[in-house]
Amino acid sequence: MTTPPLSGRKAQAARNDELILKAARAVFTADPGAPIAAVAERAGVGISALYRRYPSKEDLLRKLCFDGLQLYIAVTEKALDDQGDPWEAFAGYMRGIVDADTNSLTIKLAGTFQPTPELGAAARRASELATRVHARAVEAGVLRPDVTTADIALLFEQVASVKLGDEERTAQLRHRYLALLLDALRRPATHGGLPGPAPEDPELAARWVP
Amino acid sequence: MTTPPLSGRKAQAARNDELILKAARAVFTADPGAPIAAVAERAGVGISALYRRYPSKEDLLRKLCFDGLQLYIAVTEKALDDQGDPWEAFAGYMRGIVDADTNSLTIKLAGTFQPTPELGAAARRASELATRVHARAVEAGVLRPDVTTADIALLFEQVASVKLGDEERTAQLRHRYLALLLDALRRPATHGGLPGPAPEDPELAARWVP
DNA sequence: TTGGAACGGAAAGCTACGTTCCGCTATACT
DNA sequence: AGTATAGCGGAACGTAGCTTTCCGTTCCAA
Repeated sequence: MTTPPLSGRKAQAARNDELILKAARAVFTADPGAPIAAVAERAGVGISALYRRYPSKEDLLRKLCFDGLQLYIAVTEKALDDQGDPWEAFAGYMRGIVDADTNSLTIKLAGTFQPTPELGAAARRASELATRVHARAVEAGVLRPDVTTADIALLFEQVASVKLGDEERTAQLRHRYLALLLDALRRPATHGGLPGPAPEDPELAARWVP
Repeated sequence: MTTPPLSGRKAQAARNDELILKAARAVFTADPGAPIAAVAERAGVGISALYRRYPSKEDLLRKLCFDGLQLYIAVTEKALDDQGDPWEAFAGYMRGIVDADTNSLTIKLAGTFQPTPELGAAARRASELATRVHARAVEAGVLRPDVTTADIALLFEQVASVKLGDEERTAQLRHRYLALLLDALRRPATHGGLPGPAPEDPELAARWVP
């Protein structure tokens, strides 16, 4: 199952399906305005391989956006299943969403195309689940009640705006700042430690010379 | 002084200088990739009024970036003068930087052009001053010591990434999330209240249909 | 009255992008 | 073996949008 037969036109096509989606996700997450050619190059395929699958760029974007929402929904559902310590459940949920790295793409792309009804439904479901996770944490008394579900959504976007160095470093820093936020969100107030090393000056300076 | 003579070609030109810079700052802060024509339109002048003053778009961008750094430096110097309560001085500094709204522009534009030596010097001075403000707060024991100066810089950028509704609403929300961060940064741990109303669902939903 | 600084905005010239198209390859099937 | 064809790579095409230039006009100063 993990390795489909290596030969056969069909098999290659199936692998390309995956390759293209992976590449598209990576490329558009890094730069929502990236050209189609960049996706093809990253996937190691020609442009026509893309257009065989998606009638237009907009269709590809919609697919990506939808998949992102599905992932978001899955993570949130998993969090609702967690019956352990309420604070840990909530913190784990937030870490999961940050790792899914779904917010930057979904939101940045949101205004780019006509949302299909299907997509709107997914967005509504995601929002509803997020509300449930949030409400549960507030009711358990572990989350400060003056922060709303919408606040949490914007906080995710802020964390997702961090981009520094490669993908791994970026993820590390996002978790660092998420930890900071969690300290502010937790009730009663407690300061935990921060994961990962702080950014070094050269890392910041590097952004001045591309 | 506040109102220069309303007539005279020279006077109008002087007013246009101001108008153009204001417009450019507003337009590029909202969208760093905006066209020159958008700046001219917003300023209420023709394109040639722009090109009379700046040889190219890049020159205008450099000017904007430099002015932003100057403002940043001014705010930071003022904070260093504040000899009152250490925590309030630090918190006031952070609010001042968020209000100056200098980070989004400076950083987003950073990779766009060749930085002049002059600009590099300003950046270094800004960084040095920020380090001093940070160090002072840590030494006074009001700021958690596991957060570095570079961390603070990235936190500013995260707050600056918030954009929702008009300018006023955006500023309000930024202060809301800054307050949250300050709760996490303060030592000893204390949770204050959050300013401004949380985002409403329609505000978030509006981003799905431009 | 006239020279010229300042201007508005159309047009030029260019770049970069989405999409189409065509020739090629490697399989599946007869 | 022979052939039809799904799938592919990438050049070519058409276009939208951008920066910059250019020219006719306006208005102040002398």
